[in-house]
Amino acid sequence: MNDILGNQNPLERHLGYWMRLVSNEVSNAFARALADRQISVAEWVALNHIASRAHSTSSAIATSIGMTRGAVSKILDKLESKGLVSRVASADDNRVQTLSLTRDARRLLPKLTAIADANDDHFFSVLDESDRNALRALLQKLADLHQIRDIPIE
Amino acid sequence: MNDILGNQNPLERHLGYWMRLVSNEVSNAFARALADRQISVAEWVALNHIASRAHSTSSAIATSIGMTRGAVSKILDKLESKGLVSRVASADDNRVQTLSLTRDARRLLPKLTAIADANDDHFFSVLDESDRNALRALLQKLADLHQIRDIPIE
DNA sequence: TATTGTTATACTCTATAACTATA
DNA sequence: TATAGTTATAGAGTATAACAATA
Repeated sequence: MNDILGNQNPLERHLGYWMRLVSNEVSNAFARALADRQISVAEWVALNHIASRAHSTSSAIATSIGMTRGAVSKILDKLESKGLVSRVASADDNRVQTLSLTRDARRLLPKLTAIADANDDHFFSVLDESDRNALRALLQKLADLHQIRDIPIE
Repeated sequence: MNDILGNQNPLERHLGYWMRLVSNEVSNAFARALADRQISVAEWVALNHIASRAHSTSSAIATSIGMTRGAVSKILDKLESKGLVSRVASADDNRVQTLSLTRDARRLLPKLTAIADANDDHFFSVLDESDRNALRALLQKLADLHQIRDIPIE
């Protein structure tokens, strides 16, 4: 249906338009699902960052997701106030705070991962496996060729 | 490089992650290019809406891009203050305002279109034509199957 | 001097909902 | 009553830049 007019609409000529259209749908659905648990996408990304490495720090997260240290500080404030993250001054360097997940967060994270899996599955299972593989290959190729690094938040 | 670890990162397992990563890169680059002309993406979409139909109205734009009438009203305020859009009360129904582009806007729009074309080209020309066609087909298939309608702004 | 992290401030974007005026 | 559009208000999210503590 979308191309029944031959993409006459000037916007629809662009691949970037279709990328955005589809990407927004998946991401917004995920953001809504997370919001039911009072978690923002930025918080979800931060939790994953902390979970997946031994000594996560505020600066490392900022670099990784391409946000300022100030913004990350606020995200960590929220996670701490929800009892999900604790900040402990590093023994090596007193300026540095080592971040870790609380017991509650370790219990919560698998549920959030299940939500993410379900969201992705719901959206992409309408394609067969070869289409999904083709899409993944094309997206990774673009990411590689343009050397995209920041983990997407928005 | 991105999959050298076999996508061990829990986020990277999701196709939605790669969609977002790539989509943000294209969209942010476009937003920055528009910003050089003091135009937001929402304004660009509104300008195109008005340009591509005879009697565009505020409500129609709101429906089309999935924003509230209040938000669209502000976007039109900005476009009007920039001398790009004029609002004229409809003869048929005095509640309705017919929107039209000013002479300045008609001069500007082709330049903005060129910026959009260049941005899309820069990003996707790293793929060969068959890859681009495949990507377009996959994205349109997803948009069709999920009946996505709103023109993406964010 | 440089770096880690926090904070004060401001800005952009958008929603909600009350409002005016027409119909 | 319903609709088109505006406006007042509020909230989320993020950047900038100054700051304190530490290296």
